[in-house]
Amino acid sequence: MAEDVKSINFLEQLIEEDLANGLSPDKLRFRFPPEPNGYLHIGHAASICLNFGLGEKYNAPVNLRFDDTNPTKEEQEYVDAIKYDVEWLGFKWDKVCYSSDYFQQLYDWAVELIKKGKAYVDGQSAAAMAEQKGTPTTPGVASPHRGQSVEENLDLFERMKNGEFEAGRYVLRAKIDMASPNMLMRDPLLYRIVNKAHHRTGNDWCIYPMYDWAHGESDYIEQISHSLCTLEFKPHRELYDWFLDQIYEDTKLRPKQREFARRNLSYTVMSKRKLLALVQTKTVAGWDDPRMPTISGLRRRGYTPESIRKFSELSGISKRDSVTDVSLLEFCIREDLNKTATRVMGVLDPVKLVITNYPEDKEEMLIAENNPEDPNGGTHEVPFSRELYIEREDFKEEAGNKFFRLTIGNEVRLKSAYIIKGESVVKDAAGNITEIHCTCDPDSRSGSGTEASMRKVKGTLHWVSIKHAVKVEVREYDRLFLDEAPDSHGDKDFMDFVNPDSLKIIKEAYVEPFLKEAKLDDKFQFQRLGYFTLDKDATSDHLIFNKTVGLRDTWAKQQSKPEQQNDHPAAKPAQSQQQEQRSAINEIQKISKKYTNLSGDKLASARASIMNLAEGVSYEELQPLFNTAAKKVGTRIGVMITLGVLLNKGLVRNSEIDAFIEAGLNDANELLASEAKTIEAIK
RNA sequence: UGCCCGAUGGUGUAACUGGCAACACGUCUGAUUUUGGUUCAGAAGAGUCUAGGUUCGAGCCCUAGUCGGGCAACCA
Repeated sequence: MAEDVKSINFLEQLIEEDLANGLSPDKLRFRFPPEPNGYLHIGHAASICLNFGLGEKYNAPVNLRFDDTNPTKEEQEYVDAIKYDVEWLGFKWDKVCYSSDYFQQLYDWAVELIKKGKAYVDGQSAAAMAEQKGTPTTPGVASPHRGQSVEENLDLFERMKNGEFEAGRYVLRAKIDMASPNMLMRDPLLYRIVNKAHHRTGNDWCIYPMYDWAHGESDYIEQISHSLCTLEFKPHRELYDWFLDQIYEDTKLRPKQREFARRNLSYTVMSKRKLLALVQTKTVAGWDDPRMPTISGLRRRGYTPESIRKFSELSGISKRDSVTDVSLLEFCIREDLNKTATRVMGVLDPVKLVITNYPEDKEEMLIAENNPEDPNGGTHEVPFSRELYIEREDFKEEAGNKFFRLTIGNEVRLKSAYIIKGESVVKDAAGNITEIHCTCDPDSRSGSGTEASMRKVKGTLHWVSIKHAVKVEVREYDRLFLDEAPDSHGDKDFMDFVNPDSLKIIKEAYVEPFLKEAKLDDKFQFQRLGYFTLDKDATSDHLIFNKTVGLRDTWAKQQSKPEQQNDHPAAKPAQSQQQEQRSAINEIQKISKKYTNLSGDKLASARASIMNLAEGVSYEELQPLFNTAAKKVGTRIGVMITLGVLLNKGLVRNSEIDAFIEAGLNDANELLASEAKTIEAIK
């Protein structure tokens, strides 16, 4: 059996290296460090799955640590929600920790820093300090308080702690380097005064540590071996290490900060600030609105923990900014639900179907499979009668032979029931179809084993018996934004791209009575439509179903094709002359590269394309390519062909051109030599 | 104008210490199917941002450039 060569990401490689260099496996420890100031989203899920996944892989403990150093933004409510989400995803933490647990230790260390002359209290305004900080391109200047005596610093810092000053009056700063190219090293703040009760420490403190001071030291206290964060913290690493240097004792493990790219999802936004804006502007109903990319939103929408973990696994970890297509997320949830969801029938856009040869008072219970993917999934009963609802779009009075559904004179199967044949329609005064009349083949009942029941028909429809149907509300969701990356447009606000039709509420949908028993976390497949789950707003006499995701629909895709084609010509406005030229030379380079790999027709057509594109190329663009390395024959051939076109158009030869042709003539490659020869002939 | 990252099919990730680019999603065929789903078989699509260089050989190494992102909160 071939080994499963599962590649490991760069962080796992680092861990493997550390292990190989003598790090004891039992020293491995990770942490997931959310700030309790908002709800977790699918981007956090990447970090959760990474850290807890590493914990599982290396059998190492993982702490859930709340980075709660800013009482103005953080609340207990968020702590609870975050814990719930992490558990729901299926992960087990070793300890729940809080940065606030370390406030005393952090304070003590800060005092030591002051004593060592590595920190000072600054009483300037925030604006003045920002001014002194300089800019990324100009060095900063020292604060007038930088040289303050240790005694004075100690005194002021203690009084800060004792609450003698109003908020913002003083800060404690590390004394590092005001000229560092890294702005974060220009005497960063360690503490500020905040007169606000903390959700855990109450009014014990009125000074609070900043992120950089708290985070690395918390890692050290907890003996986290690998502290993984997102890319924007890369510049913080230098400071992280500087702070660690001040307190590190070599009997202990020294944590390492490493960075990975945050995960973006197409057609949505992922920052807490932007998600909050959606909530506050009532664009969505709340943090757990099923259109939100929050864990709670996805849960309410019907996503499973397995699907989200799978998504994280498939997305991978890397160091480059990227936008993962939602189609991957959708694939993950379909894959999971296909295996597990109970099959039922529901009609969202009903039209009445009357089976004229079925007795008016007859009712029968038919057997429906719960899940064809699961042989042990069992069955349930579905009531059948003379009058049914079917989907309006499943009927056309007449249609081409690519329409597999019900038409007049054609047969289709009613899922788990009989084969029927369309006979006639009843319309209202406006010409709308109000009833479809059909006849059924009484011998064709599903599972009856008769010859008629085995007959192949082109289509199968879902349906629900009117007399037994349960009226329910169904909510269908579309992407929240019309743009793939709504927050990537510098000139436009992401809110400009909100999809006005992201929520469709169907007040009168009908489902089979089996669904009366549905419970909150149950997952269903409404056959031929998609996956649905009960919304938390549902009550026993008013069921509400959320559509998690539709089934793949190749029929809908085919239907929309002609439209797309019509859209195309108008979609691309004429490019500017310059752009065309630039892309022409680029295009030539691209084609040329693989030129020597081609032969026969392909070669001829590549040559023709180059000649065509050459019309849009200027000598100024072409000339630099004369220097193309001799071994890059393809490119040189392309350049030669292009040159030929230009010469034919009247370009005057010069010494550069002569030299290029000369070199081509003498080249070992026959294609190049022959192109050069052709051109040589042009006067 | 400084510093730090990054650049591989439409998208996301691979390619062990250099050995002519793989997997998944998506797309397109065909078969099977009592879900136009699932499953199965197959196809198209990148020669790795550009230009030099090192090497028998470069997506991996070196140099220069281009493009994209981050950095000047008493936020994390």
